[in-house]
Amino acid sequence: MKEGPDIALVASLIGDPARANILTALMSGKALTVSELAGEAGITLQTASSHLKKLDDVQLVQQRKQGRHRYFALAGEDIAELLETLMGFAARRGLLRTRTGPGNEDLRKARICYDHLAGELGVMLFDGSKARGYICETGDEVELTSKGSSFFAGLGIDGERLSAPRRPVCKCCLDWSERRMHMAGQLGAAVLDHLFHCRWASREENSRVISFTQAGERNFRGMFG
Amino acid sequence: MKEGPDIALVASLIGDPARANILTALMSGKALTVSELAGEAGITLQTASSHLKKLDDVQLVQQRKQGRHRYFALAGEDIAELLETLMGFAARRGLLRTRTGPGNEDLRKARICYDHLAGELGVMLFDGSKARGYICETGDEVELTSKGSSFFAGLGIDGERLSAPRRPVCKCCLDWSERRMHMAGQLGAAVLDHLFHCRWASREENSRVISFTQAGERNFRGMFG
DNA sequence: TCCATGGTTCGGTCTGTCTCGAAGCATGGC
DNA sequence: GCCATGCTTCGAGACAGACCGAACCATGGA
Repeated sequence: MKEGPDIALVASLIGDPARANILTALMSGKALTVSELAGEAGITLQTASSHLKKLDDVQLVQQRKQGRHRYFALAGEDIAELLETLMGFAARRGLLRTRTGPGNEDLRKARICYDHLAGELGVMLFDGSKARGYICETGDEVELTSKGSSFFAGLGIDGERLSAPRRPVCKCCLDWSERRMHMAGQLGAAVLDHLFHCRWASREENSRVISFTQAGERNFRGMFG
Repeated sequence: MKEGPDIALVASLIGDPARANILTALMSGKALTVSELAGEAGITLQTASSHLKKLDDVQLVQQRKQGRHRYFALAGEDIAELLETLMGFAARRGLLRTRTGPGNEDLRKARICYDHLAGELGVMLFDGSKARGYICETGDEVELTSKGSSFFAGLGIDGERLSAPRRPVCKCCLDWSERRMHMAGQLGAAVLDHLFHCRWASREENSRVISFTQAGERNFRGMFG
């Protein structure tokens, strides 16, 4: 009857509270088992299983079987992007599920977005890298400069990992709390790994919050702020 | 229970087929009456009215009363952006509501996106303007250069309209068919108006398709292609 | 004043689907 | 071979909400 893509199908899949919780949990980037996701969403195993089947049918998630467990993760970056867009939209309208509490402040400051850093510090990483000439925007794409290449190599992030597969080195991703671009892509993921590796930051259990150590935040701000 | 914005509410509103049809119809940028929207969605007046009430409650649409009629339009650019993101996501997964037909080809070539041009020719407008130095990307923003200012003034697009209100002169908007940036914002809207005014292009009735005249397309391609 | 038109509100039906208990498979450890 | 664990499938129940008919309100024209 009508032309164009079927947005109702996708939106209705995200529109169920239980499934939205599952997807939000997967925004952490970690692959989780059915039981873990059931716990996150506050539903039983059977219900979670049926939800995941539906999400898998439309390729919102992907699964990997390992022994008795079945691990689920988001299907790709584009679904993470879509979810962030939705979160930004809802946040701008004040549609929060909890009264703005301390947890929310932490989320705004630094959180994981699929596999890279988002929030205030994620935006700072992007802006700082651009201001220092580590990356540059050419057309729609964002590319690593040779200056940036050697800088990040100095941090122990090998250029090989960044160049080989043709996932863009650095994608932009709209941030729901800052409403600004932040650094995604291979480089974004590599930088976050680096932060964990140096113990400048670590993940909060069962949350998307990334908490920096005092020294870690000072160093990070010195580097990009 | 969980932190963060409530995406399930927004997604479930978009997730109903009737409401998705209504929102898609409003992507044309035109303000439509309740009866017209009911026709678009294939539902009765009463049902459409109740849907529109729900959409209004969460500020997905805005309304304007005029005489006996009540006109509805999308609440703003951000919802149009969200819908385009959803369409891109669905299209990439092959979730089309109709078999790919001629109508779909036309949509890919040139269509209206809220109030500006999208599709192949929309991307061309953006790329061409940048290549010719009419606009430049500074940081996240895209700005009109002085060269561009005089060029568009030469087309009869007054700079005043572009500078006065602080809606960004030129925003980027991700295109679902091209998966590229195209020109939105004040400038995008002004250019589309100009195309209509010069009769280089016109709108298909009851569709988002924008059809160019032969001469219009030739001129347009010469100008930006 | 009366009528036609556009829209809202109310009440009731009905379908869809979310949910969980129970049973059934698969895997891995003992 | 047996049992525990993780997950899927099946079936039934319960709730939500989409839908429309009928009645009601508002506006504008005759």
